Amino acid sequence: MARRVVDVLVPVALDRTYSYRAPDELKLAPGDIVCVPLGAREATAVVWAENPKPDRRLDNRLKDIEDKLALPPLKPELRHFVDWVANYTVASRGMVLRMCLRMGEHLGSPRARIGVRLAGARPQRMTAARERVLALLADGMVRGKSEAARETAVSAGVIEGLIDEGTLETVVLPPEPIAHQPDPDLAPADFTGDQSFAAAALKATLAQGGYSVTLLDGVTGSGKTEVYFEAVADTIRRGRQSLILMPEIALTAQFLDRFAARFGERPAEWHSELTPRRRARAWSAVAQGEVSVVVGARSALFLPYADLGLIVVDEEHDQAYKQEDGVRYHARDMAVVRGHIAHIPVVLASATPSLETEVNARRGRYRRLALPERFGGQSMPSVEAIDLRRERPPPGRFIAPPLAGAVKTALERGEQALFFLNRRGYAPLTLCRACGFRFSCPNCDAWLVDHRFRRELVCHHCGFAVPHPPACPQCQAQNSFVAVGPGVERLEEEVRELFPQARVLVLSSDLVATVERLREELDDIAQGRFDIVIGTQLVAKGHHFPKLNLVGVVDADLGLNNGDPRAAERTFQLLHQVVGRAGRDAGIGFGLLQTHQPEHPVIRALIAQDREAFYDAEIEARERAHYPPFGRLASLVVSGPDKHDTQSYARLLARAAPPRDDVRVLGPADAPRSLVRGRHRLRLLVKSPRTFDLSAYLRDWLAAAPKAKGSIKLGIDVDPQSFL
DNA sequence: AGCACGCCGACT
DNA sequence: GTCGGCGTGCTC
Repeated sequence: MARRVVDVLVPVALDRTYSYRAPDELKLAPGDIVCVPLGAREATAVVWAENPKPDRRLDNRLKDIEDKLALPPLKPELRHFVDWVANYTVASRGMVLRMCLRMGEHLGSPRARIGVRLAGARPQRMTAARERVLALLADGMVRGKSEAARETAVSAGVIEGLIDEGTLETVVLPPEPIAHQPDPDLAPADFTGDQSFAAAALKATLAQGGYSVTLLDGVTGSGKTEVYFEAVADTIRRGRQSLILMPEIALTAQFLDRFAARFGERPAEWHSELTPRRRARAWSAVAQGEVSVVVGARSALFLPYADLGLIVVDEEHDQAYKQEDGVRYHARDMAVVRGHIAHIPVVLASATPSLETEVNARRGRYRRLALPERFGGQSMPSVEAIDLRRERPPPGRFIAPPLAGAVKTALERGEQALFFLNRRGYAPLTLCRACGFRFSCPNCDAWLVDHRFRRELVCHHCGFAVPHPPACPQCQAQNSFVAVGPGVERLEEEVRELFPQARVLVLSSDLVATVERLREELDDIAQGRFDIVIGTQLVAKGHHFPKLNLVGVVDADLGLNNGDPRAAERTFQLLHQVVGRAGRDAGIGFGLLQTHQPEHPVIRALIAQDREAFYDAEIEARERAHYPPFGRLASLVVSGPDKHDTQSYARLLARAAPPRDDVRVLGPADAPRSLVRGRHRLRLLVKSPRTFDLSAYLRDWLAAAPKAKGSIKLGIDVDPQSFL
């Protein structure tokens, strides 16, 4: 009789499953996690389907499944999710499965934990340290070795000494659970009107069950976290698991403390910095249902939850949700997909929702729960623009007199000031000094970037290029063009000249050595050890600086003109956040935006504190340009060490695109970072209607197109978020 | 993604 | 004469 054959998905860059013989004694079923031989090595893989009529030609190549791991099988929900994500992102299913199996190689070998308890007579020689240990253990209970040492403030040596004397004996303890059961009723928050309404609405959604998406739309400090904690509490009461996704877990120690204050225990954490052992334990605790709340970075979305009942995406607009290498997925969007497949509610929380989410809320696809008020009655900072066309900084300088004056006043009052400039490199931009005109692309909704070497103005979006014209096309002024673009380090020189007495700190991600060091520096600022901070977007994220009342945005236009269709949205979110750093504690917060276009919808909305006006304008602009969410985009980046070969392949690829009336293929053009680690990069951009199956189109295209040869690589990004 | 098999430079 | 550089191609 022929052996039974099953199809197995292996966690390598393969889209198809491989067939293996299934020994009867393993009693295999789809979802089972198995160990299979793969080439010269062994792989942990997953049975994907029964294969009743295996390909005859494979008969003599079929290998046996070696073993079944003692772990719960991947549920149909998760397998369906893997297939869906792979199909959507045009990645191989094997690589998506790999994200689910990121458990390290330490499964099933928990390190023994040693405990101690009182066993024999008091030691001959008594010391104060020994006395404390004996007092702690006088009740005869077992305590972990290191806990006993920590609680009595003695060194491990003291405990060892007492064991040697026979006073204490050692016991093998079961491993510490990855997280203790949180108590949903420990410390419910005291809610005001809007909050209690929102919390009740969320609970009702949970009680109703099934898939839904709710936008928790609240200004910073409005208590969004406490509100969704109530949904988490309800999910715990139902005995189901909750996932809270966060953009950057490494910086959220204070979030874990807040969770512990509400639920009595810290949640399980999942992020890239877990040690292999902790990772393996967390993975299997999640799979066994031993953990009821996971707080994690985007990869936590691919964990094998035993019974997932709720997904919360905090700061849903944050760019960090987009994975930019390997399988390129957006964790917020995929969270909604997983919620849909698992029939569970999804909560998106933000003070400045992404445009996609805002449109979905406006159209009623997502339910909106609004929290419009700050909790402690503190008001949002007032914001004014400095029109750089009138108030010019000195030649070659970037700080206009009104901003310098405001900083001077703040310093005299003993307050801190922040210069915000979101630029590390030199990214030139060409404008007419006389009229403010800026060059824009005729094919794209994007500015042209000055390329001095090529002596051209180039669109980073579609490849369009023109030589420098002799005069301004708008006002005909001659020699009026100026390339602008300070970096934070250049700004520092200017600040030190203007304020020689001030203690200045520059914060920029390329200057930060470690997360630890960054925390120290942020703490130094909070403690008032600096007068002036110059920072990139690093300083925008939820840090609390009590003495900071003035925020000066050096170039509020910067993010608006980088050729990215999401530029306006990003800038609005970023500037809203960074200005929100001012006046959090006491005093009156004040934001000054240096701009060449004070009439721009983003700037106007920030000044008027009119978020709706911004969304109205941006939604209209996106709709007109058929940009997301009113059209779809995909980016194909071709990279290689040789510029010529890379270009040839990119052109070949572009020519192979299946022609369609409703799909436009732009490029190849130099990618915005056209040389990265010795590799030249060219980009193709695909635009399609909103309802078009872009993933299928890309698959067909790539199947028929010549394959990338040698060291030339092709990266595919469906729904690209960043063009940089 | 691994890992082996492949063909050209400095060594026991 | 061998060891080893990492380019290309396969893994049921």
